[in-house]
Amino acid sequence: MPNAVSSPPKTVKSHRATGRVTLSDVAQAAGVSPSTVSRALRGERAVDPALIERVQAVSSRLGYVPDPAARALASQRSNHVAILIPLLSNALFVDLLDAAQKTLRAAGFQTLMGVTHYDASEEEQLLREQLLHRPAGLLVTGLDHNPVTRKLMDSSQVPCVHLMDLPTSNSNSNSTNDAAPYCVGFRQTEAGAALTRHLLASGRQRIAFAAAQLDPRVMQRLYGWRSALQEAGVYEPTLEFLNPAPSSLALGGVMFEQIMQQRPAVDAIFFCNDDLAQGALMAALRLGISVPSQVAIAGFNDLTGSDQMLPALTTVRTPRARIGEAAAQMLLTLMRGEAPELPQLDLGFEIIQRQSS
Amino acid sequence: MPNAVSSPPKTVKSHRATGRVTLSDVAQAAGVSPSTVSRALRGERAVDPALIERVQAVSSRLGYVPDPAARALASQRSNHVAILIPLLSNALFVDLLDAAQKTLRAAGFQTLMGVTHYDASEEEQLLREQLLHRPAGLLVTGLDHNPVTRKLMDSSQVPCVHLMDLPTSNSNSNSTNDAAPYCVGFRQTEAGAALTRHLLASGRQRIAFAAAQLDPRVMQRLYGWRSALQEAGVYEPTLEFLNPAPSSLALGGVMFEQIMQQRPAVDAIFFCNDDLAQGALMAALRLGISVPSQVAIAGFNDLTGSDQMLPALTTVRTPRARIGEAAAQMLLTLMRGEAPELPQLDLGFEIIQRQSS
DNA sequence: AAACTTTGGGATAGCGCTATCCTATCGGCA
DNA sequence: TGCCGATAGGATAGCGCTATCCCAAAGTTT
Repeated sequence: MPNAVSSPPKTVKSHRATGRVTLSDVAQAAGVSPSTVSRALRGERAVDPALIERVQAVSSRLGYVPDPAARALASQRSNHVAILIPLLSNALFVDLLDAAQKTLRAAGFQTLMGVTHYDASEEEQLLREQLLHRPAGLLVTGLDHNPVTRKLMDSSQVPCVHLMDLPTSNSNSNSTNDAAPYCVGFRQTEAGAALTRHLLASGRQRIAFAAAQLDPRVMQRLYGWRSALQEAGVYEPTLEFLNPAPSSLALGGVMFEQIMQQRPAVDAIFFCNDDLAQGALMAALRLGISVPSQVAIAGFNDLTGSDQMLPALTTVRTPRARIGEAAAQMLLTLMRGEAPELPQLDLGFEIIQRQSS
Repeated sequence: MPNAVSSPPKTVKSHRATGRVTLSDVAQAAGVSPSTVSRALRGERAVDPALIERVQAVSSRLGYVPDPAARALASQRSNHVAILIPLLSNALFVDLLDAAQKTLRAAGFQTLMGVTHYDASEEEQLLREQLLHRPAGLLVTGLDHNPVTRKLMDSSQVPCVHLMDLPTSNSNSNSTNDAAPYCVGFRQTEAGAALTRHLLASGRQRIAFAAAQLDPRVMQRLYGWRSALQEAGVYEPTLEFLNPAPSSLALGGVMFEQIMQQRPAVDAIFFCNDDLAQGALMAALRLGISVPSQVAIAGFNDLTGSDQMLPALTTVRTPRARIGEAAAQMLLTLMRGEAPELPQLDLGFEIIQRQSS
């Protein structure tokens, strides 16, 4: 029977060895081909509405659930979205992650989180690993990445949205920037300037800027502070206190004490982050330095607890949850192959004046 | 040499259409079969050491990286580990996640996070979704799950480690508990009792217990508080203040104010969580209630900032990062098919006495 | 009416691996 | 010598799906 080989028996098994209900099971039960089931279930191409309904009915009757691995292998695309954030120890990024994750999950995507620790090469490494999984989309923090990372993102063809930051509008639009990146955030520089102007408006003149964890966004706030002071003609370079160490309440206390010792005439301090500012407020209480009468204190981000401080902390409320959600939405749009309304989404910020200024 | 028909031409392509370097490419370049490459690279079965070395050399020369999707499909097992935590808004769980994630990544596993919001049915739903991905392992918070969830975990055959909690040793070991679950944590009840005893030892008699977000672990701390007070003969049921709302600094302030109003004779308050306690300390400052002379305040977990409060907060330091790491390690052991040294790992806790008591 | 496009469905070849079965070789032992 | 188990490698059938090609039928155009 040599020629019998050409017609394989194709035994009809109701279930595979693995016990999983497969697409073919559904196809067979519905009396259509696997292709049709696949198309009906994914809404691909044109399928007769009645057929779609039948397939869906059979599918849910059998309890069919598509296998993500098989799908990823066949389509070269997973249902994962990778999100790269610098730290998990900063509530800012956790809020971002939480919001993005929630939005993506609702749309059927799995979120794979990567923590870069503000390390460009770690970011590159994480990106490499993630790209192996052929993610359907990419969410990355900030616009500053090393060239290799940028090249990886570009050449991977994976839709990508940047978080928290917007390209500087006054950028020297040189030809190196191939395309404007998709991003959702707000203008850090403007926020820094706005808070500084607020302090100026309340009569402060000698306003220090205290920062830790000098990431690009912190530096932009610094530039905003500078320009606002320059506008007002009271810029004083020696009032910049920059510390590369990670941000923390304790460090805020230490920096506050140092500043007050070195520059007792300072009448306001703009901390680049609420945790530093909260630490400063506690230190002020300990040291008996009265806030705001002797020195005003302001923070950034409006983290939890800032409204509970004594005095309550003046700060900039940043829409991080909304950023996470909007970025996820934009990514979903891109992953559908559509173009978002705006490639750059500015969600703004809000000055929250409380008792510390 | 059978009929020529039965031997398909098998065109030799150096690279597939996708451009990816595959295992077969490596096999061909190394002059061995795909099976051998697969085995050599995974350390499966016995392979000649010289061959392993050659395969590895070729593999890295070609820049081969295994495709996780193909691997998952063929082996019915992904390199994902799912971790279920209640919230991302509690630093406790974020620390857990961070540590676990770091450990798992170092071992080549991807962490898939799921946020249950303390909702049993959401947990069940998340678990369902995660199991579709055939995770290699499972990390879940707590030991309390609804029956369906527990059944899903059992029947999935996926190795699972529970976080933060240990089975009560005094449990009525009835036959319903098929097997002792793997878990890494500490004795919440004992920690609650220990902190209470610490307050008693410092001369307090009327010690209130204030809690929010009444999850099982919070309730265990309550039981610990109760038993310590009963031991001392000063248990007073009306000093339990339980609020199901989510925990926050603001709520801590509100609860503190209420307690001091309703029960002015209270001389210590044990808050189930540091954020509540921190809020209470701030409220005390606002209200001019002196801590600890009028009332001692203690928290739980030793979250960031607790040492910066005024007065610094007495609390229980819980080894959450170590729990995350140890749990991940235990899971890695289980995933290798080995048995962990101990199925239950008690990492203990530490009373941190500061100025608030 | 003939030559087309469109529409809705089926057949099937992979996607890149692992698991299973098979084969060849080599000692050890009766 | 011959048998047997152990060892180390090869061959190959899937895993469950999607993408691609193909085809019949119906609608459009000249």
